[in-house]
Amino acid sequence: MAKRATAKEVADRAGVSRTTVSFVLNNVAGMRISDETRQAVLQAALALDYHPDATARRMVSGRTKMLGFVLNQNLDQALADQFLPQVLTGFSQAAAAQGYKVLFETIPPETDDTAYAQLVRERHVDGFALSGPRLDDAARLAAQVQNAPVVLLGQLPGSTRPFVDVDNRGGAALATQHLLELGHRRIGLITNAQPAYTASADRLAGYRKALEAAGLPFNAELVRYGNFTPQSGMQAMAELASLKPAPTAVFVASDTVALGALQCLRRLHMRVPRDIALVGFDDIPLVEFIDPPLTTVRLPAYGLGWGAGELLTRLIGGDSVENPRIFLETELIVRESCGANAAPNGTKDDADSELRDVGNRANWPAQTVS
Amino acid sequence: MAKRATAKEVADRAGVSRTTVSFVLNNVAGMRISDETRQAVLQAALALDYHPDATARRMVSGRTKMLGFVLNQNLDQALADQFLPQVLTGFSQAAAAQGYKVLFETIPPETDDTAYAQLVRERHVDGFALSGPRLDDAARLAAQVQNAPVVLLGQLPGSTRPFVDVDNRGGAALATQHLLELGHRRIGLITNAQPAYTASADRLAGYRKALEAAGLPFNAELVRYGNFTPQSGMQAMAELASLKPAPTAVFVASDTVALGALQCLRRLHMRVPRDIALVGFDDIPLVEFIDPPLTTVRLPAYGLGWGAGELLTRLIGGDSVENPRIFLETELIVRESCGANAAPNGTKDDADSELRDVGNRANWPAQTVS
DNA sequence: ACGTTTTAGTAACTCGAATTAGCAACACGA
DNA sequence: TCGTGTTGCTAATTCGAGTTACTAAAACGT
Repeated sequence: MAKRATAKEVADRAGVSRTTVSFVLNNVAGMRISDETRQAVLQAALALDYHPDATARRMVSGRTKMLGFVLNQNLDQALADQFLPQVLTGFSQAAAAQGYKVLFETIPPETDDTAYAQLVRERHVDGFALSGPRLDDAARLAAQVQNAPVVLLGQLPGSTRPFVDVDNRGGAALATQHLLELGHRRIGLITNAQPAYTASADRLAGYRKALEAAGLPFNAELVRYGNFTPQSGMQAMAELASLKPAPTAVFVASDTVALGALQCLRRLHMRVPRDIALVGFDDIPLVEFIDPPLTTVRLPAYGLGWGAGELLTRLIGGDSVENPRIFLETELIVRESCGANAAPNGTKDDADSELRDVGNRANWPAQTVS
Repeated sequence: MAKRATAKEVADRAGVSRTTVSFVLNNVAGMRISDETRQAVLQAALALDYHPDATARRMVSGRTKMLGFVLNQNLDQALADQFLPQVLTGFSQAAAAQGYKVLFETIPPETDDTAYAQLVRERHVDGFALSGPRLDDAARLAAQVQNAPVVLLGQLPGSTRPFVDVDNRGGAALATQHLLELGHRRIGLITNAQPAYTASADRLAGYRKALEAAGLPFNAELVRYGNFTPQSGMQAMAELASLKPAPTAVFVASDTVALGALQCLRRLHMRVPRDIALVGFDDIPLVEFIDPPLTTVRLPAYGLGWGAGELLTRLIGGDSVENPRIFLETELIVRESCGANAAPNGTKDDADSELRDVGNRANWPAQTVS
């Protein structure tokens, strides 16, 4: 176990003071160092494989250069999990671009304790992102971390905290509009969750907006509420399919829920898209490989993480961020469940590259909305 | 921005020295503190909302109390991503149990630089886990972080580093044996990847072992190699299906590849499991909701992370770990694609609870193999 | 009443680097 | 030859807590 070299040892070897070592290695401006001394220091540092101790730097600088990523294991855990790799990668890379590292923290379920407050109170991080904030988090944040920079991943009603979120309304409108363009006039909606969830309410609003833009009336009979699970999708689809007349298309505002809807239709021997067209939301991995490949709205998971990281570093830096509420745009991915593409024709060469594209940085920078 | 309280301020308020504050709050044994003084200190700490600065502690203790989790974006990225939430959660909770926090780091693809060496050289962490190690990582690790505790997630040929891995051989035997028990005698194999990958070679070995245990000959004609993608599964399955006679069952050693195999069979109008039975490997999320629900081998993703975290803390603590090579056992999840269960009967009430169970800690502690 | 032990606490040093203030040595102008 | 700069470097302080070494006061024994 070779001992780590300290600045003092570098100084001794180079025959100068510790101060000089610091000046040379940090290229401190305004300090006069002869070229001879400079080289001596650099060589000594190289010879000793010197790397400054991050802890000591934190100590003297007063900043940890760390961002927290707090994973809240909440109700829509399944959804959150699907995108964690991309979100976290985006966050991490935004952090790295600003010289920050990422501290990952999970909050065990059933623990309403002060776990994430500790991150700030003990100065493990300079600020953090809270993924999947719950309603009671608004109060907890206010009580426990008044002053620390916090960015929410997803909106939190009743909170004035900065956040980064998906443009759920726009995405839902996109999906609905696509079905309208394919000629459907009786379009059902199965939401991802109860309307108490902001994301759910927004997707419903997008659906209504698209209908109204097409001059169609909103019909509450065609709307059912999912609750994040395939089971809820099965149930909801069974109800919609039994309507007279049944809708010719359904927008299911969650791919996970849509899997249940598909299963229901299979059991009813209704073919997708021939008997009923389907569009999902989220573009979770692998729905492109199910039967039929699901047309869906891709959400910019990487961009979410990246945006949160970027925003957080700016808040920490003290930049006055005029409006720290960011909505990221979505993208319609047309496959086969909507009926827009011909039936399976055997060539799927691009499927793999499509998979790899998920989560690239293309959707950033984002639209900033008030 | 309320200033943080320091130990000095607590001392002043309590009318004692800083040393005393330290003794009281850390319950240092052998130190005589009167009950009166003790109470004064505790109350002052409470009143000032004092929490010791983690950086200062790191400074004096010489340990960071941090574990690194390094995500290597390598070839089987898609697979790694599927399980990242569970693995990371397991790792994080094992770390937390020992008083460690987790530093998450991604290595950007196409960067063969010294990124993760920095974690150790600058003392950001006390040790780290390397997820998805590549072949050339053996050399890089040796050169750059000789002395730091490192645990690999997955095996690395030619490395003597401690690792935690799935019992691929056992899992594959489990799957194959299940098909044998269902009466199949001509069983094909599509691997997850080229045999150069340890996991792939091990799964092949498990398949052979099960065949031999049943007294059946190994037939190379029935074996095809996938390469992580659904496309490779389509191709491989097309080849197997064209054999005369075709196998009556196929073990596809990767769910992702199995999705391609399923697609192929659909196009050939062969029904699963009636015409060909299928068993996958990995139990990635949502394969239970496809048609037909995939019978597969669940790998203990949470346990992988937990095991790595646990092992790492022991290595850091200096415990002599007799054999730091851990294999975790897998579990056969029987659904419908293997033909063991009756055709869909409409009741799937347990699907949701099954989803939540994924990644619990039940598979830990694990079997330790030489 | 004096030495010894115990009690209750504190001063001072440590970790490793950044930074401020300052100090020799030399150059230059008058 | 004496100020006044300028160059090139260093001593000393700081960050916040843990820890060792030591001390003043009280208690105790003889």
